[in-house]
Amino acid sequence: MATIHDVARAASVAPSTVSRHINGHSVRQSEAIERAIEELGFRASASARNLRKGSTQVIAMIVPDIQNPYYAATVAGAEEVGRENGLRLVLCNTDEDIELEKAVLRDIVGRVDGVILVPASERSSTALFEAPSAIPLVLMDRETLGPRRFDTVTIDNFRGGTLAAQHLLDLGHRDVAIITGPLTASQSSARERGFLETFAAARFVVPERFIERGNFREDGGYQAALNILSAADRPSALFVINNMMSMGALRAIGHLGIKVPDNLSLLCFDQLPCEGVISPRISTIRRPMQEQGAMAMRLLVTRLRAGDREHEPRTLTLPVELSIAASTQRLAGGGDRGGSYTAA
Amino acid sequence: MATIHDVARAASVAPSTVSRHINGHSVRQSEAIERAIEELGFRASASARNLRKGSTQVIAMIVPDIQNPYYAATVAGAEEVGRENGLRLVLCNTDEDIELEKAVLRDIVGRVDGVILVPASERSSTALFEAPSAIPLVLMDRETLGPRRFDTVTIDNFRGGTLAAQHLLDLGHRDVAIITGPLTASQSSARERGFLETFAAARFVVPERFIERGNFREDGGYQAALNILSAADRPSALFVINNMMSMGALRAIGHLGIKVPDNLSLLCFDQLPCEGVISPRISTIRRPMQEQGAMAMRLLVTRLRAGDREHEPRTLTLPVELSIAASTQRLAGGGDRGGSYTAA
DNA sequence: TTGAAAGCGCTAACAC
DNA sequence: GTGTTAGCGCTTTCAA
Repeated sequence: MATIHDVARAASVAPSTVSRHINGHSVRQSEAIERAIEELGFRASASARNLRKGSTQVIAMIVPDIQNPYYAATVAGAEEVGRENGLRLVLCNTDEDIELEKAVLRDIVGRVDGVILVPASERSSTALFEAPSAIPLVLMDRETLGPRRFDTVTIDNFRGGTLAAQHLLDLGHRDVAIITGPLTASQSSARERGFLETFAAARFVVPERFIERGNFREDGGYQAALNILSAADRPSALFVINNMMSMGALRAIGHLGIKVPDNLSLLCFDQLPCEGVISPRISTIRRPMQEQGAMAMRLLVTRLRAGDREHEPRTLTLPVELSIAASTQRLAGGGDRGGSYTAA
Repeated sequence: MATIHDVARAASVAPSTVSRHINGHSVRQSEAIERAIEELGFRASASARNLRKGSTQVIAMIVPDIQNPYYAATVAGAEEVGRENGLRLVLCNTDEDIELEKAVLRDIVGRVDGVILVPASERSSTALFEAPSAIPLVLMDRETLGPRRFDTVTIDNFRGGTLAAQHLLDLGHRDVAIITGPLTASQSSARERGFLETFAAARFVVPERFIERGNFREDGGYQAALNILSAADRPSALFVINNMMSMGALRAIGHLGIKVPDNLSLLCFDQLPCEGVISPRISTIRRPMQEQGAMAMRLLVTRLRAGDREHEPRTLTLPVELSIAASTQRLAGGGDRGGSYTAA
């Protein structure tokens, strides 16, 4: 591999001149240098440059599940903003595994200028980023326990749960079930709280047997839905807290031969991979996906540019909205107990 | 950030001893060193180590579309094999854009020890990997023009097309359409050739208006299907050459109110994101996904370990199979012209 | 086993 | 605008 010295010799200049040329400074012998670079197939060593400059122009994004289209979309958003700012994005997967996450973080720190992390758990370790000299970290989608030490882009998860509950209440549903995530996941517990508290406020308690916890993945949603829906007394509505588990729930619903929305109203969180393809269309709680990734990258860029490692952490909370489709239906003969929510 | 020198001083040894310790050599003062590392929060600089050793233990996987679950699955396979071999995987997206791909490659070379590339096009530039001193490259899923210079993991795309055509012929379909990819994509053109040639061999020619080219993405499939299916004379069967375009085609089919399989038999390539959730189930051509990524990583590991940059490139071709479901149906009243393929 | 010293390839003073 | 020089943090001879 040719080095900057080889180029310098071939072009009869000093190495530093070559360096200046590659870095965009104007130089007299630029043509000769260019020619030498071409002929020798010279590529500046990233390691050497990183070592010298102490920066890489690369950002790592670390997500718990690349196969989830939601994260794929946020990645696209982050990538675009990164590109506009001359930053390359690399992606790492943690598989919702806190140990693997730790290993990935240890490995990646020192190779990148900043990290966007979707923590695998509330207990994810962010210790590597706490030293004043550490590279900046932005949390996305989920939060960690304790005081907020990092810039965070989240959505209004609690309100998402509230909107879901309110919609089902409006339709007269009283016996509702929820498929939620592990207790250690901040985003799903906020959605769950919003949901349950809204029902509680309307004086309806969701019984334990109608609360199932899945692993955020298709199979978890399938199993959870099977548990809830194969019992003798079924709920009249089901809220599923993320997209992949919703896919599993849909599969279970198909297996059991349950008709949506006639026998069951179904409300999901996030756009589903099958959207546009299945009928009835699914009612969902939605949030900006690309935008969330884009925002995370913007926060990171700000830290990087300003070098303001000291300013206090910022938190952006993006809005959620309810998208009503055909999968949620007024409960036949049920609305009579309706409280202030129902118009009827 | 603490350096190896700081640790050395704190532990009253030489920097080289600390280095040996971190690299697993046995050292007398290991406890004191360990303590110093802990106290100082020392993390070895990846850049410095890379520069010195000339290796990073990181592999880059470069795919045209992270949002495609097929690639997500291959990534999972590659990641697992990488982990078993002490290699970390980072992922980059090229968005099917050959220019972006070029930029990504330029940027990534020098930061990683090897690359698994799904070329955005047959004309993708692999020049960076052709020098004898270059890092190893493994091509996956698609190939590039010219002689095979790199290890390649592909599937039997031609046979995939053949299987598809034969299945439709068996069912008595004669007027069939195909939604395929750009002419510059090796894998889709092989599938396309397999399909068209099988029909030609049975003396049926697929007319130009029944051959649409999409961009491999949902919107491309939607548009293509709309073009084909909104004409007055529709085909009795449609073959879509990849999963995302299949999703678009399904959406178009829904919009047009076409009933599958009664009014149209539908055959797709690859598992669909909506699988398990829609009915009728879709007949598909399938291939090992995780396994394909795993194989690519294995080839890379072999190159890396052996240092055998000189051995001739190996090509692995994984099998495809036809999975028959409810979306393809015998053509009512059509089978009479059937040749040797049909049992009826 | 250990320490001293050289150097991986690059960039950034500094003096001209 | 250019050459000289020092050094980023680590690993690896070499000699002890």
